[in-house]
Amino acid sequence: MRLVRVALAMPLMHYFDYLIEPSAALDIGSRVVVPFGRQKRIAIVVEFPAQSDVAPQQLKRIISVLDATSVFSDELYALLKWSAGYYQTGLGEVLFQALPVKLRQGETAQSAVDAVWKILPQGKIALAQGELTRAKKQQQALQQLAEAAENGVLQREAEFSRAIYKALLEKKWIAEQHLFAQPEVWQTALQQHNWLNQQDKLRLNKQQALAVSAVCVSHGFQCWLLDGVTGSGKTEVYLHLMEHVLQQGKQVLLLIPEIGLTPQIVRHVENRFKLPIDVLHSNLTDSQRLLAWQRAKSGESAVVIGTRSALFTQFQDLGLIILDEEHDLSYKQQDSGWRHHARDLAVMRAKNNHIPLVLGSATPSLESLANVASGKYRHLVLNQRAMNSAVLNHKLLDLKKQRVDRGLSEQLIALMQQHLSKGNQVMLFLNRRGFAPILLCHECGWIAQCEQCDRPFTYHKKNNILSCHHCDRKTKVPRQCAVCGSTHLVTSGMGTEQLEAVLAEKFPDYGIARIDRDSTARKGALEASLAQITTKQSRILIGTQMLAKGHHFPDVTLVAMVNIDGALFSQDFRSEERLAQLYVQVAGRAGRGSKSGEVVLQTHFPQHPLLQTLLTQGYSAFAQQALQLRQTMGLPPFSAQALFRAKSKSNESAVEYLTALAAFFDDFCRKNAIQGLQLLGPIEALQTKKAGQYQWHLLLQHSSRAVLQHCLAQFSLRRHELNLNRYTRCILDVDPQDFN
DNA sequence: AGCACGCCGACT
DNA sequence: GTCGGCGTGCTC
Repeated sequence: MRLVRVALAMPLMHYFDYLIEPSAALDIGSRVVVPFGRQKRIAIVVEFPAQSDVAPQQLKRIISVLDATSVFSDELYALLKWSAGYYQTGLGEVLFQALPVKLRQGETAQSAVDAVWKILPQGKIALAQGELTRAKKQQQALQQLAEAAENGVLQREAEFSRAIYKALLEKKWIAEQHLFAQPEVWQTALQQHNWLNQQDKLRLNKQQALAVSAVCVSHGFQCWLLDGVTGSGKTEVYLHLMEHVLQQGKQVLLLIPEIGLTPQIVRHVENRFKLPIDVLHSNLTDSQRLLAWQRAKSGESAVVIGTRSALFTQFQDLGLIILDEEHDLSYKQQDSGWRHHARDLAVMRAKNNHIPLVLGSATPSLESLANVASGKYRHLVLNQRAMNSAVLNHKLLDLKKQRVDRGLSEQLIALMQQHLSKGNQVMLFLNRRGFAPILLCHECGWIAQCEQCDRPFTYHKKNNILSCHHCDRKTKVPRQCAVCGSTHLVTSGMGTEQLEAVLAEKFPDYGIARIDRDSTARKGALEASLAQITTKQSRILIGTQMLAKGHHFPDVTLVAMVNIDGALFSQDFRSEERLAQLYVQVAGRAGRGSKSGEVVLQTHFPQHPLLQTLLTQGYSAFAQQALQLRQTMGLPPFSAQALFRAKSKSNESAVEYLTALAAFFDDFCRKNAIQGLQLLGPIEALQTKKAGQYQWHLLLQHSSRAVLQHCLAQFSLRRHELNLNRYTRCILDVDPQDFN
């Protein structure tokens, strides 16, 4: 008997050992079915150990082997294994998350085009002995299969119904045999020249051409930051690069933040290349996903377009990875145990494959800009707007110095009037759903709060409910104050729902469209709103960040951010960066056509230095200044962080847990003479209480990523020695992107 | 993560 | 008297 070590889909840094007969064909990365407790589970082989720590009599035997060879390419397996170490996650969780759901459930990895039937020896015997006299059809089918076997023919037309074969299958006289498709080779189409839509191709300007040739000329791995302002033609650069790579018969992976919000780029690719393109969007069925996975792996797809998880697609011959909107937060997995960053993993994957990676953005993350400065990435700048768009004016409206009616300054109202009367559209951004973020008692100041989160409820007027935006709990609106019994309850603050009402009152002659999570919850509602905007039935558009992505509305000439103060003074050190990115994106919505546009920001703090730099000198100047600030503060990207997020029903146990962790790191550094590891906390999370659990954080920071990694790895090895309390759930977030 | 075992409240 | 709530502990 041979030992097999397997990983299971569990948040455990632990493997399990099983036995198998030595003759069985399987490899590291093969899926197997194992008995686990009293259940049957799918596991992935990670090792063939010489011996086991588990007593021999406790070892169970593997039930069956699903794959004779690994379901992962060597290159992908190496990436995932490295990633499990980097993010301190169990390998099982990582491997399973990187597989399509159907494969996690045990489906065949190869694409079976057809199932054919094959007669078994027992079947032949049964036939010879003349059984089945009472089942004519079954006998005929069996006879036919026997003849086919004799003639060495694999497949015979299935003339009989499935039920007939099923009956024979149940008697164990026949077996199902899968026929595997020979992959269609798209590369043959390259000779015919019509694979490329030449009419669609745009002429590149000098900068674009330079960018394309720089990438095409380079060899092996290189990470490029394509830093292009809105409208500078990043997409055309992508398409030219893809053409170059496809021409060589190699595949391309294009990652985008969210397909639903940016369907244009998919259309562009599909229009340009008459080659097999697979788009992995969120409403594919599991079977469709598996099919796409198989097609990419066998080399049948020329291009794969998808979101974060598409990074784990396998290829026959991958030649290029493009990751669009590289600054976008959605590339970081935030909710599962394996909190990976697709951008960072894409860098590793490109490196392992010796291919170029292009990161594109109009507002690159400070991390990527720092990598450019250090020479790790190479910079490609596109700062000419390819479209003849007019100049953009910006204004800061100081809320302190003027009359403000429910969040809207007189100046803003006047500006809106101006733009609307010229027949244009106006767009307002407010990052708060609902009618009002607070409902309070006018007599005593009591605030209606969610007991689960200790956060004020948001009042939704339309449904007349209170909703907690942290845990999604909903309750009825109270008639009375819970403390003094007064019925005089009032709202405070402003959400998009109220903004819509206020504007309807002030501008009764113009249609209003609101786009946020509430207004687009109904299926098709988003499309309907977008249609109203395009046909100009709606002239005033209100939305949260959702509205900022993708969509191009040529008649929008005024864009306003209704309140940016929250972002200027946030606990999160990345909030200014995010505000700047949102500002640029939002500004890109104004005046994209021939009309000149205007962007206004309402704030109580117009003097804020980063804000000033952003508005007067643009995003790159802002980024340089913000980077300097990060450097003096020792914050990322000038240090590496790891965040322990502890959750518990009581504050005490969470604090105790994190204190023990802090003590471990303290002790570990002292004993090993490691200097400069900063331990911040335990501190309460920004969202102290969520869904009835108290949340506390312990932040680790070190100027060297390698040192921090070393500390974390040692911690994982010795975690079990620490006797941590069981009342606390704690997850580790390496390179945290938010502190909620 | 699942799943079972186990110990306390509201029901035929 | 049971059904079922979720706390705790284990799975090679």
